[in-house]
Amino acid sequence: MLQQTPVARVLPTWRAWMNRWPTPADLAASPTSEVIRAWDRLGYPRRAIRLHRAAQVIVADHGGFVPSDLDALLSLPGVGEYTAGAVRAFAFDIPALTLDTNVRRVLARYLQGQALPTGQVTRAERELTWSIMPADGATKWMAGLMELGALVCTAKKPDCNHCPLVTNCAWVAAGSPPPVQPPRRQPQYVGSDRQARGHILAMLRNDVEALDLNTVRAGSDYVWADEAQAERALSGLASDGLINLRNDGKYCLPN
DNA sequence: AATACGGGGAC
DNA sequence: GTCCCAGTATT
Repeated sequence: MLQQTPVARVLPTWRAWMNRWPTPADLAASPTSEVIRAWDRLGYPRRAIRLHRAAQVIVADHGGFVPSDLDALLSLPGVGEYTAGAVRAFAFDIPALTLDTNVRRVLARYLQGQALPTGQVTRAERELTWSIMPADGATKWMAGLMELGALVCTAKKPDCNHCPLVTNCAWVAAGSPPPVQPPRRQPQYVGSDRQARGHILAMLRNDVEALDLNTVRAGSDYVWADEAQAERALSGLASDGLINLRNDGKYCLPN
């Protein structure tokens, strides 16, 4: 849930989710439709599908317990380098890298004097982080860096006056320069395929039992005036496993 | 290495 | 409007 989604926004959904499905086996046994509905508007609903499938793999291959083995974690749907490291560090107290956007930003500023990290995690970043990770309390150290980035050393308005690292921060010493390389412009959401997918899923989560291309295009919203876009959204959702094509030609939430 | 993938809140 | 968010999988 936390992948590309702020903690404050995840928390209420996460609490309800864990109350309803306390264990991987509970989630694995739930119909996909209920999983998608419970995900609600958290965003990136394919994460819900992957989490559901990961729970089923955990039940089938790991006795219903989340594995601590790195390769086992990485083989789970939706679990990549960051999530695998976070589970190992925070659930199992195993020294591991959790190079999320927060940790990367803190280290980019404190060590490199750069306002923001660029591109993907590099080998140099991994090796540097390993080299400065303390032997004792490694996982608390990673959690501390993450928390510092999330609450103090934020992307937009860092609260350097309350930062425990301010006296040795290379970025502050350099006068807090702006990003060298401005981030790539993110595409407009309004009118996008993403919005079309979101609206289709919202209909199916709520009152619409099943729908087809005509149903989508009959909507009053301009997003669906584009037939090709509506088709892309439907086929994309289907290939992601978020909707199923029924025998009557209409789409519905999977089982 | 680029791109697709949500949606809400802050400014 | 634009940017950002405890990233991942695919091309």
